[in-house]
Amino acid sequence: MSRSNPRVLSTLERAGGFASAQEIYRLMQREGESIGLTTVYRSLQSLVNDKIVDVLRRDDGEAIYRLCGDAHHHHLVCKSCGETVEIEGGAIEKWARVMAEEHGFRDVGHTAEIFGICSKC
Amino acid sequence: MSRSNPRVLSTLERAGGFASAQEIYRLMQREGESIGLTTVYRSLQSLVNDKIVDVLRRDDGEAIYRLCGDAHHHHLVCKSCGETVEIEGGAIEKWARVMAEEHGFRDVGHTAEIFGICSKC
DNA sequence: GCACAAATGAAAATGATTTTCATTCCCATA
DNA sequence: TATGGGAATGAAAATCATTTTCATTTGTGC
Repeated sequence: MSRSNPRVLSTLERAGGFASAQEIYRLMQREGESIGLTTVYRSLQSLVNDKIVDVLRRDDGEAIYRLCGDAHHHHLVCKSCGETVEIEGGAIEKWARVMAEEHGFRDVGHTAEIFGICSKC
Repeated sequence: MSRSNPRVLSTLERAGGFASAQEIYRLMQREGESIGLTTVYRSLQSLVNDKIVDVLRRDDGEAIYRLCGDAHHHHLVCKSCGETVEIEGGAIEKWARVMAEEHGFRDVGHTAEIFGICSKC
């Protein structure tokens, strides 16, 4: 297992905290940083494991990485412009817990996202 | 532009109204239907254009197609053995609707899955 | 039968992501 | 200061879903 290359995180921050692996790679190249695409992917994966960044998916399936606050939250994403709002998921937490218990599951986690068209689009 | 091959739609229905292009293709092959992967993709695209099916994304980015108006449900998945239980998500539906409204989003959909360890594992 | 448009599918192209593997770097210890 | 091993790196190849290309087949109206 490898640790994250700090330049990757700093580039993601500079990119507005929202970019794909390929974009981060291209950005670093353009800025004259010497790094391999492999290292970018590895660093991002490691940041995801450490819960320092979030992964979402563009409509075309490309993964986008984003810095996130440490509190557990969910996302409301605009399918058109990509605007993202972090939202509370209290109801979800309870739902997940109840459903898991009802079916005898333990060590449960969950994912939940809402997507639609924001008011500006 | 091409029209949808009816066997693709019927296979998607038989698959529980929820499958990826590759899965539909493999399913048709296994059932002895003669069809090309290209036609499967083209048919699904056409069904999406006609709003007969929905596209979502798996966590790994693979596109999954779902019959619109199909009874909507969620999954409880065992991380260890893969067993999957279909569950009701009434609470989620309401949560999604409320959150979307609160932030001025429209045409909203959502994804939600719970994963954990089942009682057998 | 004939021409022409639509449908089909094999194979190649594309693009993101992952894997492989040899090399380089770091660092603790002899 | 050597040296040995583990971690980090990146080029190149492999993988996998999806799209494109293009030649062939099929269907339909005339």
